[in-house]
Amino acid sequence: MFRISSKSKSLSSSAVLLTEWEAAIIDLFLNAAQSVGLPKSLGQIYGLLFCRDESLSMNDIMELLNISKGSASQGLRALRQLGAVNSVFARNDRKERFVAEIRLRKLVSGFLKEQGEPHLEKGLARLDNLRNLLDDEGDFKSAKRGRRRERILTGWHRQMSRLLPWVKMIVGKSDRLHRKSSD
Amino acid sequence: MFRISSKSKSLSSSAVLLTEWEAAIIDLFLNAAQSVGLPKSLGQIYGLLFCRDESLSMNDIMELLNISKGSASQGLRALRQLGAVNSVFARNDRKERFVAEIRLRKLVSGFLKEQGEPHLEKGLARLDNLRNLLDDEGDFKSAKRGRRRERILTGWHRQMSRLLPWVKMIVGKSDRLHRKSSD
DNA sequence: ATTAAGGTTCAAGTTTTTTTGAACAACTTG
DNA sequence: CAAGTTGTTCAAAAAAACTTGAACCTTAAT
Repeated sequence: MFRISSKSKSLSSSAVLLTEWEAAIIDLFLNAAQSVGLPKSLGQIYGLLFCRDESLSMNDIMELLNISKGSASQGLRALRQLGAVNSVFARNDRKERFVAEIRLRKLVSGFLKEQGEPHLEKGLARLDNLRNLLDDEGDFKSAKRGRRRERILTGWHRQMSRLLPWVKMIVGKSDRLHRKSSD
Repeated sequence: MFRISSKSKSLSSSAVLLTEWEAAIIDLFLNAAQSVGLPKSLGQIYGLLFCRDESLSMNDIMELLNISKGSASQGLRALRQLGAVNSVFARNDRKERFVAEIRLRKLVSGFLKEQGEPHLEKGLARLDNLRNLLDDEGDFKSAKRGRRRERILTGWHRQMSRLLPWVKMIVGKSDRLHRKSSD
C-alpha cells in the first residue's frame, strides 16, 4: 500500500502488500488455474499481474506473492508460453517486466493451442497405433469389435477437432465490447 | 487367487486378460482422463467398459484392471455421476453391472455439468464477494482500479456462461451420424 | 578480467491427490 | 439367524504434482 521507492521503479523491499481485493482476485485466479489443471502459482502470478496497471518484474512478483525464484521463473515461462503474459523491457533497465494479457479471446486460444491441440495430435498418433494393433489381432470377432471401437474414437476425434475453432470464435465474439481500445 | 466359479456369468479366475488393442484403448482413456483432470482410474474403468459389448460387474473390472475394490467402487461412482457409465441389473443376479455411455454428446454435457457449471457458480459468488471488498476499499484510486477489474471479470464470466450451451450443441451435432441406432 | 544482477535449472523437499485394503453396512439365502 | 455376497467408507500408504533454493549460466558495468 505504501511504496517507498528509491531510484528503481520496482517495488522495493517494503511495499510488499496486496490490498484485500487484490488478494481476492489472486485467489480467484488461483482456483481457476487449478480447475483447468494448471499449477496454482500460475494462477497467482497471472492474478497479480491482472490486478496491476504497471508492469512488474520477477522480483516484484516473488515478493508480493511470497513465492520462490524458481516458481516465479517457471510460472512466468509457462504463462508466456500460454500467451497469458507479455513481457516488456523498460529502456536502460536490464530487468524484464511483465503484464497480463487481458483479452479473453487470446487467453482461451492460447490455452487451447497449448493444452488442447497437443492432445488432439497425440490422439491421432494413438489411433494410428490402434489400427496397427487391430491389423495384427488374430481373433476375428475381437478384431471386428475393435474396429467398431476405432471408428467411434475416430469420430470423436473429428468432432473435438471441429469444436476448437468454434470455441475460439464464440469467445472472441464481443470480447471487445467490454473494452475501450483494443488489439 | 483362483476362484472356482460356478454359476456366475461373470468372467472368473482366468479370462483375466485384455487383448492388446483393449489395453491400448484403456491407456488412451487413462491419458485422456488425466488431461482433463480426472483420476487415471476413471479413465481406465471407462476405457474397459468402452471396449466391451457385455456389461461388467465391479469384480470383473477389479480383476481385468488390477485395481482395488476401493478404486473400483469410487471410480464407478464418479463415472455414474458424470453420466459416463450406466448400470444395468441382470434379472435374478444381485450384482450391479455397468456399461459405458458412448454418445459423445452425453459425455461432454455430463462433464460440463459436473465440472464446468459448478465453477461458474463459484465464480459468481466470488465476484459478489469482490464487489463487497471494493465497496470497503478506502483508497479511491485503488477502488477505481479494482472496479475496472471487476467489470472485466464479470464480462468474462458472462462469456464463459454463454459458451457452454454452444459446446454442447456443436458436439451434439452429427454425434448420431456415426451410429446406427441411438438414444 | 572481475564482479554483480537477472534469470534458468533441477535435485531434493513439501504438499496434494490417488490408491489401497481392512472394517463395516446391507441384503440374501439356507 | 449364521454365513455368504455385494458394495461403501475411510485412514493410512503410495504416487504424482508442485515448490524451493542453491548452483549455474549469461550479460552488463567497472
